[in-house]
Amino acid sequence: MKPTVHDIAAHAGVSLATVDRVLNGRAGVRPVTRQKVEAAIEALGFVRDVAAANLAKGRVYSFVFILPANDNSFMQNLRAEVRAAAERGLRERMSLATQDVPAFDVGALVAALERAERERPDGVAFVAIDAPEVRAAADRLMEQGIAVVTLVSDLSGSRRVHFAGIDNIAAGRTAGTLLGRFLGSRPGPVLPLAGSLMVRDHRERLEGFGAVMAQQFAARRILPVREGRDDPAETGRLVEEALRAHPDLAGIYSAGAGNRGLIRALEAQGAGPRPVVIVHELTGATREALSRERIDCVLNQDAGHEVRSAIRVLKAEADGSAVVAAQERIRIDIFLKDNLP
Amino acid sequence: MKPTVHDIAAHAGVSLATVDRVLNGRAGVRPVTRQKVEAAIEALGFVRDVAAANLAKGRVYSFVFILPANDNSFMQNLRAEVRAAAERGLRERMSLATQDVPAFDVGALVAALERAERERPDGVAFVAIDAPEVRAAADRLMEQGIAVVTLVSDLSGSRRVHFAGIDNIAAGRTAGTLLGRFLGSRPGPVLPLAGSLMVRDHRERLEGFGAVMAQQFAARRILPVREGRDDPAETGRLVEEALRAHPDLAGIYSAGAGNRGLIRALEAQGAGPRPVVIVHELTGATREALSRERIDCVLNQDAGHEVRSAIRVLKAEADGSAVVAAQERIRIDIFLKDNLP
DNA sequence: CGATTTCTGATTTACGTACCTCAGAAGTCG
DNA sequence: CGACTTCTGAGGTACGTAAATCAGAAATCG
Repeated sequence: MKPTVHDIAAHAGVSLATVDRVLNGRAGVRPVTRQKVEAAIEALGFVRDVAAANLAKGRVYSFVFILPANDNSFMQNLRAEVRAAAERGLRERMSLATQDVPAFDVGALVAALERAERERPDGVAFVAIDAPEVRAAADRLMEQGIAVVTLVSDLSGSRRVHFAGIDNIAAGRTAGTLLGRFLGSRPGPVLPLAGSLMVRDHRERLEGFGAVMAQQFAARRILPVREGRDDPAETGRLVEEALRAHPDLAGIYSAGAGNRGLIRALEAQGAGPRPVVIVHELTGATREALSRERIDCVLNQDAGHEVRSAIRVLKAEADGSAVVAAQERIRIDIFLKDNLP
Repeated sequence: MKPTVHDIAAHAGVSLATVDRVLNGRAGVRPVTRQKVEAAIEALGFVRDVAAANLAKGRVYSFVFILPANDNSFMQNLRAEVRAAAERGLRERMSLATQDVPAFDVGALVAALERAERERPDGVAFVAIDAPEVRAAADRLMEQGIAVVTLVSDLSGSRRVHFAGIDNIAAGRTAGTLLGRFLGSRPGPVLPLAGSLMVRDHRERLEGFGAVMAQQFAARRILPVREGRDDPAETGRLVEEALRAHPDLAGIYSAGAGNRGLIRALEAQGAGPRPVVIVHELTGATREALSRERIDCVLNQDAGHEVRSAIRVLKAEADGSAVVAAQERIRIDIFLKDNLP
């Protein structure tokens, strides 16, 4: 049978109250007595029953998620995952509130963080914009004892406890290696695409991509990066333009969103071998394109895992327990036609 | 505030005992009354507090893990993950027992399953050997109301509730596509290696691999599969032999373990370009070989995820709740030098 | 040394649910 | 209609921990 606080009290020859004080680090226990209790805990192998403790505390974890009101598939999916988690959270004395803010709007994000601060939740998770004002607002939350976790896009130099997202430099490097090796000796230039170079994740991906291309595939000509603003129409236009200007275009790496346009442009392409294409985020469109061999590889971050990881970290932070580090590393999923889920 | 059973009782105008009878499906409630209670539950959005419920029930989940006493890195890692989970489990009223059985021994595995059956745990997880006797033993457990989950290697045709492992055919196909594309137009044959073709996962991997090679890279010559019994020395010998017999060997796909031997043989290889190499399972040896560019790609299954997934599924099964299906799909991790964790 | 403050221990209540007992109400049957 | 069964309500205890209250012990101070 698992030992309880009563067993500890009996074994240490003290009262329940004293055990409680030791367990919860409250004052009013002589060092000698404290040691007796700690010895008993050690001897009996006592571990606190979190369920009972939370029940007694009447604790409800309250977390706020701040998400950009962006309508691309990935963000829609992310929001859906937060909703799903909120529903499951009810069962486990956890309440998740969501705030939507305009995308790429520093002022709005800071305002949302300040609003969250006033509600005094146990933790806040948000998709960061990498700006000093945002960093300041996040650090203010941390000072208030509110745990802060960044989601999908990180905030450099801040004191946030965790970043629930992928290593975008590694993702870009991976894309570079795969594209370079898939191309082999096939001649022709490569087109890098981004949503915007103002966003940290896109910038980092292209950075990693560029580094690998320069280092491992130096002979390959890399065209200047084009920015499609994560917009399908604009992205499609850019691809059509590139195909026209470079009939021998050998590869495309799309680090941002708006891939529906890219795929449409590829389908409209006439004869000749199509370029090798690597994109990010598994959505309805990219999944279909991959299975129909219109593109070659999709790098993906699992929004569900990111949300669940953020919650686990916030919860662990709230009750000062440890997390399984390996479980919280968000992996770069690499999907080929062959391992589509 | 979250509604409690008391609120439901008040709202439905019945007593607490009646609400309890409805919630726990006990007899002694008229259909009319039952409906009133259910309406109140619906109206107030009541969700049972699992922590309090488990506390009241004094429930302790008991699970048994049956693991092969195999000393390769992957299995060592798997055992370590189970131990770690057991330790964390203490906190959450869950007890994990472990049984070690000789590897590849059907009789021993069946005996272990029968031993587990006698202990009447809530669930059993085990690394299956795909044999009729094992299937029968597993189904017997299921009939006793003990949830059964297969781990790493599946059991065909059984009634197990879940398989916590990767899709090995897809893994093999992925390896095929990567190897074929990495090779490009480079001439030379490819050597497939396995631990043993008697094991289902290895067989399936080679099956997927062979299918893709035949379909997408028909011109490529595939040598006959060699079996290294997951033994480094034997595997090394096979590779040396192949390198001698085929100086133009272009690629190696190792679907099993014992990759230390493979790596040693590659390092001993003289001049000339080394073959493109894809192996399974990220271990100390394969990680180092990958980062030193002795091999090109590692396909991996995350043992920690598999163990945690198995536990989540067993627990959900034990209290009749649902799991997040997407969370329980074990992914095929693809590691290049660039995205090593 | 007595008064005060600081520690320490014992006891009790509460958290939300499960489950038990018992009494009495409502319904069913002959 | 009475005897019977089936429902239902009231009330209690239990689970393991948290936290409050109060009383008594020890230490500190003037």
